[in-house]
Amino acid sequence: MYDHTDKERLLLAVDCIIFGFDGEKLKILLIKRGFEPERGKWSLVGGFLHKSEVLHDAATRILNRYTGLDDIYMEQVGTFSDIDRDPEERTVSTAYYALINIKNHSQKLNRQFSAQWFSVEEAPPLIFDHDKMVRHALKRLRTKAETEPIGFELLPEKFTMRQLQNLYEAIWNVSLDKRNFISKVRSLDILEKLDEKDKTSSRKGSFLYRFDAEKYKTVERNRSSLNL
Amino acid sequence: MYDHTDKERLLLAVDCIIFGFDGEKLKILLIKRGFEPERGKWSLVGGFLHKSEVLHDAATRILNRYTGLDDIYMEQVGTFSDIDRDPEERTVSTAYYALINIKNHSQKLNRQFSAQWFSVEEAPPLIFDHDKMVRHALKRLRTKAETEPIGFELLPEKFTMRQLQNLYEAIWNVSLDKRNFISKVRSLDILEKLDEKDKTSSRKGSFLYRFDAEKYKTVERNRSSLNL
DNA sequence: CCAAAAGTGTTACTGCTACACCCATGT
DNA sequence: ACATGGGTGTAGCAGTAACACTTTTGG
Repeated sequence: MYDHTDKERLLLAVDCIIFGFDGEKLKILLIKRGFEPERGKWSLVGGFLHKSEVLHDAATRILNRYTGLDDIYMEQVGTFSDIDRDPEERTVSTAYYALINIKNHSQKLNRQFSAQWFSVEEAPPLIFDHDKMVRHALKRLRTKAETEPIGFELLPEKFTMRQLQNLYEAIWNVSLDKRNFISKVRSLDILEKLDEKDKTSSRKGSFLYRFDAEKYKTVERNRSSLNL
Repeated sequence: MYDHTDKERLLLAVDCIIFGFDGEKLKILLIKRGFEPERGKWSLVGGFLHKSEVLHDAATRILNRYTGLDDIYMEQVGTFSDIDRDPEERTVSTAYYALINIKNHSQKLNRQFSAQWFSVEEAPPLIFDHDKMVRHALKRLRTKAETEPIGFELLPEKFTMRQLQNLYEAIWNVSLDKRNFISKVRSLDILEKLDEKDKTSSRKGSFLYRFDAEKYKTVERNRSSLNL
């Protein structure tokens, strides 16, 4: 009943859209390919699915290879199957996006892989269908950020309200009113206010906050909840 | 730089979660497998990706094979890659969900494939990881229905307000107030009220409506828009 | 004392929720 | 005449949007 005549064994690749935040803009990590095909062009980091490996593990492995990081938030974006997306051989690719704290990312690895951070709007054209993958990932990130507290993955453990606001402004490409933003965040009751201040950005200094995952779990929320 | 040692050519399957609505409950179409492996068990409809075929086309082909329908709303849900999900051979599967008008679906094909509609809550256990696929698809459908007018795909062209409300109650498994529902729908300004009445469900008869895709396009909407 | 960023409250408006009665019709 | 489902409006409430001034402190 399955029709086996035409079925084809093919390569399954995994490509990662790695998002970071530098305090100003939402960025993605790209590498300048040092190998064929398309040597010298910019691309997402990627690799092939191994035997005895599930997709999520492959994405984690690839992310670790290029960033040295573990325990990173990742989500599957989708699977892209254009016939000639890879000129070498029929290859289908599943895209994942990852949210990392840009500060944790080593310069050494960046040099090793000719990797570079680009702001989402100013990124160069990418190989294959990677631009499409980035667009989809960005859309998913924006949607997800409306209902889940994933923004904190992009910030250091301790952050100021201003940083948090800048982050959401960057994710949605909007500008928000600082009073409304703060009162909304406070009403969610998912942050712990610390006694420390960050003095780097002003003479007065601004209080640091920390995301409290325990509080988040216990607070009751309705269907469309976060809506920062 | 890509590590080619371990990469593996594998089969890529496509499985379809076919949603329908009978006026009461949200349903999915399942087939009783007439072939090995797992002959006699219930499963989603599926098949393998062909050479020179993109995933979306494969999903469309499979849907057509089992329902005879064309031009159907489909959306990719995700790709499932558990190592032993298929006992025969390493197979990764991309799931799509489809929304069809249950009335358009032929009894003949149902007999041919031993297919049957089950309400989402009362479906039997499925083979492989198909239960997981259904859960994911349902989640996606629920989210999507909050912001996009996809419910109409599940209804006949002309429908009553009551049918529309029943549909959304079934999708989200909630009960809604009929006055609030109607005024919310009206405020969206995406329906055309017809002069016809449907007399099957009451003596008085209830007006029929039609989704107006043109209106939908022109009406301006904000970020979180439909929220029926 | 001044520049620069932090921090804070109130009001108007919009949209959502809750709620109950009359209408039209076929039998 | 009555049973059945269809159709309608309003008032309270909650959450959002708009808006400007005071505080702190290093130089």
